[in-house]
Amino acid sequence: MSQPDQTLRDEAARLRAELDDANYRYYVLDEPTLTDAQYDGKLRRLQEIEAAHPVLVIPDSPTQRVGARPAEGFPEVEHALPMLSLDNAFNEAELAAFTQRVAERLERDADSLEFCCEPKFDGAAISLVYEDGVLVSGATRGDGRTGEGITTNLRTLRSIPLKLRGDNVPTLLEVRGEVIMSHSGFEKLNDRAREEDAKVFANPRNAAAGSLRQLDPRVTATRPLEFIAYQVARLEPDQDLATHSELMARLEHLGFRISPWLEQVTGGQGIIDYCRRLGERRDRLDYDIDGAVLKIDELRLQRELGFVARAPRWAMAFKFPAQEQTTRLRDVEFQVGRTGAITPVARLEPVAVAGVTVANATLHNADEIRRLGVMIGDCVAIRRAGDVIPQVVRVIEGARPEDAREIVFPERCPVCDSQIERLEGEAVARCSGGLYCPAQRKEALKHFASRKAMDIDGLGEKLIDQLVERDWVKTPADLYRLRVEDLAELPRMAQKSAANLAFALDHSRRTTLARFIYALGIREVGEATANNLARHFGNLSALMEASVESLEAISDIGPVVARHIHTFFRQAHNQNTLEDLQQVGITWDEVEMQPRVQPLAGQTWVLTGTLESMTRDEGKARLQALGAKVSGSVSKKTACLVAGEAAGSKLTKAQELEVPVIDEAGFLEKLQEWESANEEAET
DNA sequence: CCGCCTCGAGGTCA
DNA sequence: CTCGAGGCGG
Repeated sequence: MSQPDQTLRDEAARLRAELDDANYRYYVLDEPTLTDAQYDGKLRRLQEIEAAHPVLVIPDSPTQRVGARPAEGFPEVEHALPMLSLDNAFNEAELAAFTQRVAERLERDADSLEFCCEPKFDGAAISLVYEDGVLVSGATRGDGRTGEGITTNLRTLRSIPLKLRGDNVPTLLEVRGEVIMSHSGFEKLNDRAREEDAKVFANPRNAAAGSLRQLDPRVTATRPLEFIAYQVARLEPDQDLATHSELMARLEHLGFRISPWLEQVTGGQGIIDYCRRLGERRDRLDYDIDGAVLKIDELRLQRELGFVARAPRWAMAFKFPAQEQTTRLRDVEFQVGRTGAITPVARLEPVAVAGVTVANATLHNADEIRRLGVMIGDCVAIRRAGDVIPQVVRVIEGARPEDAREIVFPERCPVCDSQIERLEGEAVARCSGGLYCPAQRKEALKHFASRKAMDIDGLGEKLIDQLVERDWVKTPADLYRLRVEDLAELPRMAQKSAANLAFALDHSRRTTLARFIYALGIREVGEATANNLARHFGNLSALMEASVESLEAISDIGPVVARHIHTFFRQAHNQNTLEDLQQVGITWDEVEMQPRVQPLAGQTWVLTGTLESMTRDEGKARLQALGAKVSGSVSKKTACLVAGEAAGSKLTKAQELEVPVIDEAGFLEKLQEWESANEEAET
């Protein structure tokens, strides 16, 4: 193949610059400079050159926005810094409380604090990483810690720069923001879908999120997606920027689109005014927003405030009041859960609320029905609470039809006809049928098979329904006694599916004690408690024989949970099932379950000063893993004070109270010693 | 709770 | 082509 001459190289470079610039002006500044035809012409010319001379193709070329090959799946991507959620404020009082809290913590006047305010777009949160100015990775939020790598899909968004603009680009930049679809883009997309008789999307948010999960980036490329940057997670070098607003301005220069209506305001009233103004223009916007985000503008103050659990203390999300719709209550059904809990579910005339069709809503319990004073046939107000769960808010006065019927809370289980019991002081009523009740049995089996329990692949709800209805399966142990020939008789189950299920069952036999305990579905014993129990007892028989007192002695297990566990193992039918399960070959490694060494159990430690080798939080976590409590202040009960560099009053106080003090070197030495003892125990 | 995507498999029809 | 399961995200 011939080498491209210099003129051609220059032309390719020029075309790339022009196309990048046109993208930026169109998608970021909203000031188109080229017509579509001009843009396409230049793009095609660049494609020709690159096709003829593949050496000229570079990853950040505008022609590379559409990755050719569909992916096989999305890789896991760990976020260098977790993507946190924000605390929510639902009214102005809660906003005021936020300002107050922040002001007090900073020991500042609330009226003088500067905030940076922006709309909260309703889309899908993502994170982008640029190294030496080039986009190298893009991922979804996921659980905040790890997300899905969707880089090739994100490359197709023309508002995401493939390389940063300008000179002086940072060596490392991680940008967070929202991928959204405008109302107009959404309408156009659905019009197109209707013409082609394809599926139409329910709302812009789902269309955006769905588009990102396409395996074929060429499909994503046809979707009108936009990216709006709202946060800098990492920036190196940090360029001496003092405020969040300055960071946003910097992002804009680097080629990102930032939130329109980004404003700096002062004081609590400034925030409230901003939220009001945004609320007023909300309906006229071409984008779905569900509130505003308020951030302390000064980065120094953000650092001072730090984080609490899963959210920064320096930011708050203001949520607009949830949209309400009215519809008719057709009927109420009573569902039976895994523990027998009876839940009344409202069957509603389907109604569109905030972009989705709602046909069901939980009424929680009898008290809630009484509180609402609702009857079947009533017109009711529905809203989607806390983002998602549909809720019956109230009955619409004066709209009750003649034939409205009272909602009668049943006295007998609608599934198995056992007595329904409601304990003194409890809101929930329960079917007393236990595992005699097919509904409870189904739920228990579903739980047993679920991913975090025995992880039986392919054993879903419908299949369990059939197995229970035919009485083929009464206890989890029966699952392992099913015969492939019988399974193959079931509808939608032929040889292949039956064999797959048999394989999955077989595969699930080897598990861990923690999973097994969790799978049993003991009330109030979730994943975390099951883990605790497994670690503490190391084997099943010790757990089965444990007294209530010895259970209560375990951290995080209180009297109620201890009693549930104890009762579970005293019941004859549970004992039989456990025996059966072991008989059908459920096994786990005993060795793995050695109890952890907790040399610091019962001790309270305090950290002060700056540690060189780790953050304060990390030190705290490591101490806690060894059983210590970590507190913020020194008292005579303090077991030991770790004094880092520039320790202050805590050190003085410890000396006064004659509390033992160690320095960082001593601390590290001790940590190593204790932690290595644990590693030995665990392997 | 709801919507979306993907996959494997079953069923139907030519 | 349709269904069930599984996974993700808000």
